[in-house]
Amino acid sequence: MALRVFNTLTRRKEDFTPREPARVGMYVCGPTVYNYIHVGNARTYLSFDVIYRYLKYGGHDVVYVRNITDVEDKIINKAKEEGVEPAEIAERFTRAFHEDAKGLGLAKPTVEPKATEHIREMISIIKRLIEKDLAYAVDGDVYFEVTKFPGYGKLANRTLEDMRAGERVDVDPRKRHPMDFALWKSSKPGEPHWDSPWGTGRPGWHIECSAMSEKYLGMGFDIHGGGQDLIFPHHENEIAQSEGASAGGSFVKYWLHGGMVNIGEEKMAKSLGNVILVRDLLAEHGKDVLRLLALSTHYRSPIDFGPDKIKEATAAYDRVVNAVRRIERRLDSTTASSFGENPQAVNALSSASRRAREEFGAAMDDDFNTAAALASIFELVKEINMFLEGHDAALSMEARDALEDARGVLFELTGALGLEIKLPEEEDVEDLLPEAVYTLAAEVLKADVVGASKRELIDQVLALREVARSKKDWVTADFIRKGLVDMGIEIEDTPAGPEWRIRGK
RNA sequence: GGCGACGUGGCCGAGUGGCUUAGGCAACGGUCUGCAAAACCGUGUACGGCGGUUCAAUUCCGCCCGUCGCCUCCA
Repeated sequence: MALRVFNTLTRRKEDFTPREPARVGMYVCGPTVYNYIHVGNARTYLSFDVIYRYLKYGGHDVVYVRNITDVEDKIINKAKEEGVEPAEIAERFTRAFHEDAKGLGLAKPTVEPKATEHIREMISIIKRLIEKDLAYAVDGDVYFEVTKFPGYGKLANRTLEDMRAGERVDVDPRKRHPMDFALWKSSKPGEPHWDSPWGTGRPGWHIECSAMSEKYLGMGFDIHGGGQDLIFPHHENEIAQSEGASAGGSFVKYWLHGGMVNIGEEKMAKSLGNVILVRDLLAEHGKDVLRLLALSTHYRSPIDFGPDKIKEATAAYDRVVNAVRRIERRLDSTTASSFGENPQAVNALSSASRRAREEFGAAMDDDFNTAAALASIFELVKEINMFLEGHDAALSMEARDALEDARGVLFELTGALGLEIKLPEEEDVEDLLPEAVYTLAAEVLKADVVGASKRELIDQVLALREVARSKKDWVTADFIRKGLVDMGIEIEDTPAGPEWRIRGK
């Protein structure tokens, strides 16, 4: 089955046929760096991260451009508030964005261009627009004249008459039409500025994406993405600029837009004071839980964000992790045997792996239906658990193969979504473990624990608990377990000894 | 006023003209277990309302009600 995507421009699902099959060009509007990114931003970047990964999973070579807008009114305003240079704001929040992007596990784009490094390209487009009489200069400002561009409104699906410009904002009387938008703005003292044919100034908001996408992907590329709130005016204006300045043909083949995040049931907005920052979330929850949460709703649907959702996603993530742990445990602890096997169960597991991969692909091919794709993963998890449940005997070679194969598919599919399945044995859990481990260890071990590794302390504490359990000293055993559980570390007693893991991380 | 999305079982959330009608979370009963945890088994007469098309509609069409978003900066 071939990939189909919902194109905002046509308002339909279309077969995805890149202009050059060997090279898919994808541009996503990145952050304006004036603040830390919030969950809404994160959702959009996560959605396109998954789209990018899935295109690559499908064998496409993708040139992924995600820009940094580092010159803009909001940055200037923030700089004024703090009494610092705009460049300092831009640098600080570019760095913060990179930290958060890494925290979320976002794949690095192929190119991450900055607006300020492409002023020349922007000026060149503006010049072309003036030459073609699609733009006009007034007192050092340059405006795009929307009535001269016949297709204006085609993306947002509305006509100039539909839009009541000026109803909510005063219209600049120098504009020829209320909807005309700035390509270039003359700069006030203290603002970032560059020389241009129209005097010292700075670029308008939309022009940087036209300039940078053209530079790195050429005129006419495959996918342009962003949040739904960018459809108008930002993307509409990009179309006007890019198509207006070029010889003809369309700017972008597929326009993809991600849904908004609501907090509870209302819009997240600074004016409502309900903005949730990514870094605050990442301090509390693992990235994979947040990714799973985002993935459990289709990327175009709105998502209500809240604590219940995080709890659910945590439980769901743990379910996948547990399945992998059980496989590892079984594979490690049993020697192979060539008999005692239920061949039907082995076949069932093998076909479950195959089916999971097929259903995953079918779901993702249908406009990146991640919720359905997750279902295919959970169905495989269920099959794995059923298999393990019914097989206490030593594993035959066939059974081992089927289990290893199932594990491989699980990793393959979660990996295609950018989910990492982390077991406690892995290196970075040390950082994820709470400091409270020291307190508990000191109390239980009655020893100096300063400088010890938290992982080792947990093992020591659990060893002590095993001693208690062997003496049927349930009070001590349960005290230790409760102490760990209270700090988010789950304990599981298995025939092979106790195991622990951090919930949701 | 214009454009658009959506209303699915306790909650979240896919999906479909009838057939075997996702998945997750929660709940209840059971198995296992020192207890837990994990896991498995079992339990839910879901598709906002009213009309229409159809042999058959939750799924198509119309209207209504409700929720939300965009039309101004916003991912």
